Amino acid sequence: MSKIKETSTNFANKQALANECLEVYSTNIIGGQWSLPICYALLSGKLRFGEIKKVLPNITERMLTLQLKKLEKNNVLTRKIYAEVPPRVEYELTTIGYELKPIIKELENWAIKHKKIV
Amino acid sequence: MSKIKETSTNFANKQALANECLEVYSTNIIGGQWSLPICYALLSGKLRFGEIKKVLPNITERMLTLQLKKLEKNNVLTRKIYAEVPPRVEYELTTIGYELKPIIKELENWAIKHKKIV
DNA sequence: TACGGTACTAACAAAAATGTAAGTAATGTC
DNA sequence: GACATTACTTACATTTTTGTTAGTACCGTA
Repeated sequence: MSKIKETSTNFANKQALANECLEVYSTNIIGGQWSLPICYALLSGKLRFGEIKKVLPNITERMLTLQLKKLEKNNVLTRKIYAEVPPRVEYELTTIGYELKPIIKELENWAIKHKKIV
Repeated sequence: MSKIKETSTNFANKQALANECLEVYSTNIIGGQWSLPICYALLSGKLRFGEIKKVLPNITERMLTLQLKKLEKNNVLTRKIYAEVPPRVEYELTTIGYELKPIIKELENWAIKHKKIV
């Protein structure tokens, strides 16, 4: 989410591909390095910022923030802020967010099969 | 496939994630910008280098080469060279390559659902 | 008044992915 | 001998993604 250059070839290619290939439309949304792990963690219910961090100990706060923002912008999850001090923010998958489950399932299945042959 | 730095934090993170999250194991393999479109094209049967290029008019020869190499290295497809001039090279999905189909299917399903809500 | 806790933000740096432009080999055809 | 064809390779440039480090605001508690 460092701002992207909307005049670049890469940007144009991504757009064009997403229009023609539905798979790419999806991977453009859930394709970041940490997106799927975050969604996976949230599949079992809403979590606070710090709780997600605990589940993914290697993620930096910056990356977590960026990916959460992107996912929120794409309606994959919602952000709920409580007016407390210290702050409390809860992240929860939307309906369509929960529907990532079959994708994750198939990715897992494939990984298992693939590991067998390597 | 510009050579990656095996001492980088990013490299370590990818490894660790792939070990803990099967989804990431898979996306590390099929995650490039052009990987899924290439595999999609090959789902209907083997194709020559130039034929893939026709299906994906915006891909550069460099990217196509790189992604094909990566996919081959990961046993997703095979490369068959014919000793002819001009050269002829055919790419074909392996068994596990063909098994990407359900993943692609679910990604497509999700894209359709997602488009409805946006 | 200093400190802890939470969820961030900002400036900068490094790495990774992608794109651009040009060139190569081999051989058959004109 | 020049040219076309095919599947690449190479050197370099740009863009995108990810990582590093150091902050910030708020308020209750010691």
